[in-house]
Amino acid sequence: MTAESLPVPGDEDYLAEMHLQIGARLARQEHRYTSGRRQLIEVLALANQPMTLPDIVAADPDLAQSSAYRNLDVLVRSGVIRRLSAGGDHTHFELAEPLLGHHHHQICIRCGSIEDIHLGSDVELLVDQSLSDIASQSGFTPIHHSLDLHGHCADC
Amino acid sequence: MTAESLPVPGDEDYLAEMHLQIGARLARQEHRYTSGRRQLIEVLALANQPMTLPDIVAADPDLAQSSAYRNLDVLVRSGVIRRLSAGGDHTHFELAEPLLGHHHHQICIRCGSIEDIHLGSDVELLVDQSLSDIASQSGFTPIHHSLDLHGHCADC
DNA sequence: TTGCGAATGACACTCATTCCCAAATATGTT
DNA sequence: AACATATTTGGGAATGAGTGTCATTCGCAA
Repeated sequence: MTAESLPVPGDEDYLAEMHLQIGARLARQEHRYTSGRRQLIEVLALANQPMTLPDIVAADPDLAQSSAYRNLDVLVRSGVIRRLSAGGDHTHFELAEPLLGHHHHQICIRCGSIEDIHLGSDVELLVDQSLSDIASQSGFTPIHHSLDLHGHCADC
Repeated sequence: MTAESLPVPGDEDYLAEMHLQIGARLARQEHRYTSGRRQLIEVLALANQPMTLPDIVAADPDLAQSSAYRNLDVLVRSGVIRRLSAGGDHTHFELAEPLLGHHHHQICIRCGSIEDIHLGSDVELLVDQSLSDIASQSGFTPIHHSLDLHGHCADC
């Protein structure tokens, strides 16, 4: 990998690098980075939006539903994947922030689709500070925040 | 009601006033403000945090589960109640923002409890503007946003 | 008070997700 | 290379939150 190449999702080097990171992380927790798990990661890395289980299985029909659910759970607990509850019938999954960077979501109330959005760092900083202040007042220990914009997407 | 009295949740005048508003709103949609619906509203108004269906039925055992779910749904569709997907086993419900004011949520990852939090209006304004800008770039029509702070509550 | 559409509640049902377990596969050891 | 051991797999059964059904009851308007 060239020293200065930007890691672009979908790029082969990026995927290879990511697989290494994830494999190492799983190994640390006595989990194996099996082909099924690798396939899950690739599907999520290639789509660049959160996916439901039906989405995932449709994208790679080799994946068995029960194994996919089980592995998604393993990967979530290992901090590799993030689980989103957007309110539709199905839970959405996406790569975790260490892999994808901090971002938020734009959710279409009508069709349920979710898009990633990025706030300016000034806004992000202010929000973070503000939340920390509020949390400390009630003895709450903040871990992360999520900001969802609900509305209608261009297609709906 | 005294002209300058602050509407405090739990206050009797506040409840009476709220019931009037809600009754009117339901009537406009050809729905009746029955005692079951009124009981739901009172339970939610008295607790000052979002509740799950088991919470609600525990707080008022006269409520039948199927009717409670059905009425919660009617009230959500009438804009009186808001449905929250926090990720636990059960959906949470709370009075809608026109009644409760704009606010956000502090969610304990361990016990699943949810508390309301309020951001400063400066932060709120900046976030709102920022989200509008982002939405317009993709032809998205924003309706509302929600900001969740995830972490561990003081008890956990 | 009567008539009629809306609401009720007990229970059946759906379906997303989890559980189960025998077979398959990976890893470490002689 | 074959073995021992632990993890993973996948098909189908089980779970359970939430929704649908329907005969009965209620609320409202004339």
